[in-house]
Amino acid sequence: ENAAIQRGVHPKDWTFSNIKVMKEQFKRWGILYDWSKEIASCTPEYYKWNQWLFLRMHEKGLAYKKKAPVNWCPSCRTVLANEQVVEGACERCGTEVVQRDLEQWFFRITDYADRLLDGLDGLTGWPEKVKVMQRNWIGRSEGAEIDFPVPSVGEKLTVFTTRPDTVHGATFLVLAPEHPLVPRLIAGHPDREDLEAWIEGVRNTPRIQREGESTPKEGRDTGAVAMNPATGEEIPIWIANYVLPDYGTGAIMAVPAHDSRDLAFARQEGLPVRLVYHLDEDTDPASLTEPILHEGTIRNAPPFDGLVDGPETIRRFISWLEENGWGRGKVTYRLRDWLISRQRYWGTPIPIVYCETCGTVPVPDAQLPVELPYDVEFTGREGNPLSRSKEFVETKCPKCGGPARRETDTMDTFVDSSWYYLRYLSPRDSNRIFDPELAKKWMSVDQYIGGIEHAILHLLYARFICKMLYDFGFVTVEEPFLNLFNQGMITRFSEKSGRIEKMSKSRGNTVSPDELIAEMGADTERVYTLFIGPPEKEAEWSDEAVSGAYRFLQRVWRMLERLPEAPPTAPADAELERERHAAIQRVTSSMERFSFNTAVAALMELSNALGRALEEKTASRLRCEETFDTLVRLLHPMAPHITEELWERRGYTEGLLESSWPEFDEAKLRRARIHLVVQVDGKLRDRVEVDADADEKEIRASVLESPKVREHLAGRDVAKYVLVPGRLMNLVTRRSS
RNA sequence: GCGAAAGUGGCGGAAUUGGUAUACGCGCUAGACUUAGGAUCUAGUCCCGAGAGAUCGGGUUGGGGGUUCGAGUCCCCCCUUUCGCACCA
Repeated sequence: ENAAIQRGVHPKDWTFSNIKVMKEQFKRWGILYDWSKEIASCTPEYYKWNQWLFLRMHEKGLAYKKKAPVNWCPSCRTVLANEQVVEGACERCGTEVVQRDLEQWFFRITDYADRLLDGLDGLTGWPEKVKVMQRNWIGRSEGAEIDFPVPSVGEKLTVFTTRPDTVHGATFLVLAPEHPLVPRLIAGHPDREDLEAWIEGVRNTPRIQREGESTPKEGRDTGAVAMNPATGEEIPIWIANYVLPDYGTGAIMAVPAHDSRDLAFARQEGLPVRLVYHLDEDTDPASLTEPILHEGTIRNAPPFDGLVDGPETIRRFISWLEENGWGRGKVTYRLRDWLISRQRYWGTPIPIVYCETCGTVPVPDAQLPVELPYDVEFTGREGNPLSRSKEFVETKCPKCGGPARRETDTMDTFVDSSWYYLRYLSPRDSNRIFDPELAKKWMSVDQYIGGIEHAILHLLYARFICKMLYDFGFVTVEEPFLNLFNQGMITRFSEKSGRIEKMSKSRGNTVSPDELIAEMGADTERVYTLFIGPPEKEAEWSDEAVSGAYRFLQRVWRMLERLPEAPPTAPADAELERERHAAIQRVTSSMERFSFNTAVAALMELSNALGRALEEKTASRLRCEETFDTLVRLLHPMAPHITEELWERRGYTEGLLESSWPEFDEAKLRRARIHLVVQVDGKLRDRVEVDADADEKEIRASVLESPKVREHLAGRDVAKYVLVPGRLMNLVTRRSS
């Protein structure tokens, strides 16, 4: 939408013209898709089902609206989900994100936190890295909530801790400046205005800066006190910048003796330190410089004296807190609900109507899709263009028929992409979101390929929606993608920055596919891209190296004309035949492992072998032709254009795409006589030629005949013969007695 | 700081299971054909030493140790790089 506004084009026209251009590029590259199954998520035929899904979620309370502090990108002029904020900046445009209090629509992904976490264990076909990233993002942590009564306001302050077993050592509480109880706690503070100004200052500090590692800890005493339920003592309540408002309860109990951050803060502010776990020697809390973590024995905390640090001790504390009504066991997550509202035009309208009498009313299924109006004014000003469209906003309440206005927020585009793979099953079905019978037959997706940038965005959302569809009974599997492959990025030197960077239009370091195709052909680009390196690794584009792929294809092309030069009969036929079978084996297994760079290398070797045979006239014409045909067939997936042409010129009428993949014969890979490497004490000394089926006795005999081996055996006896069949023989020696 | 992955020629990279390290390509060097060549072909190209030479000897997969007849590959320690997370209580 922003790109379209910049160019003075309607987003719809911009999108469809891009689709047209990219389809043409795909076709020029010879990329094969079943275009009859093509879908575009921005068409009403597709987004109708986003709306339908939203309504099912709304019915079950999984889609809801709430007022909350949210991430706002000033450049995109919309709110963003937590997942779309990377290091404090907008994932799309890099602009620093600010916080705003707004009423927004959310998907209740947190209901699925445990299942999203547990499901990862079964995904053996996923890179460990992606699973770790998702685990960290979900951020499950077990502990307890503990209530600290605050007499001055007549309420309890609840904190979350993973270490309820250290509650006796809590010598003060710390609140985030955003904590709702703060205004009442500081109401009677002598320097209230000063304190409020400081709080306001912290709240207005950008998150990225406030949470930076070099940011010093800063805090203020509220003057209010709370009672530690474990000890009955009154402890001060502080406010500090290092306590996060949106994790746990936004309040912590500080246990300086057993937490490094609390200890640092206590030392800085001169707050007391109290030991729960003691080491063998008498530790003076006043001189403690490092917190005692995961060691020691409890003292002075009856009835727990003598217990040692561990999960069992923690469980006993939780039961004790629960029995006394002071707290309860609690699991906390870092994961937040998915904010799906966007204040943009170009998205799926949220199918909700606001009626003066009936309130929030979902649009009935029969009225779907709620279509985007085309005729909308794009001014580039703040506010959704949709909200300025009378035609769209003004409607009738589906319940009472009275005047009502439509919700103008549209859905995050990640909603579209979280289930699109299911739509491929029945892309034209106008009655259902997808065919559950086909889903049962085809799901899960066997192989998914995508960049690492989707590790916790698309892939988490798609897993969530799949689990939800499972609960709705629409799919029979809980995980959408069995195997995940993360391809690496292509990088290239950027004139702009003088560095090697990810290839992208905005960095101005792209290679124009059209120019390259015009100059060296689509097949050159394809072969080079495959040959550049392992596909999971990042790779630097090299204009010089492209010519290697070009030369290779040229050589193959010219070889066709050289075939008639081969003699009718020749002595080394078996050798070329062996090379042919070896190539089939290597290319096939390389392709199966996604090791395309070695598949290309194997083809180059076969081409070199055939070239040598033609040059030296060591193979018969029939053999050379057969080898050439195999080369063409193996090369076909990588270079479809040139190989189809060669295939036709070879006189075949059936297209290569229809012909079967070559098979290799294990027996043809064996040689009658083999070169055996001979080592003496692990050092390579000679190679001897022996019959492939020679027994160890014969091999020993020929090895001992080698003059080089004899030379190295001078003055030594052979203690042991190690034979690796088909590969080598190692003679282990000792000095002659 | 925590977690993960990875370190192999001038460069991109090979080496499914412990068994000839450096395949294949780029680049470079020399030569051929050429008015010319960013075209094509041929030969060479890890390092050190000896030799006119084919060759011969030694060394080498970030560093150090270990297991093994044998280690780029397995184990331990260290170094470096990249990525992810990072005041998550």
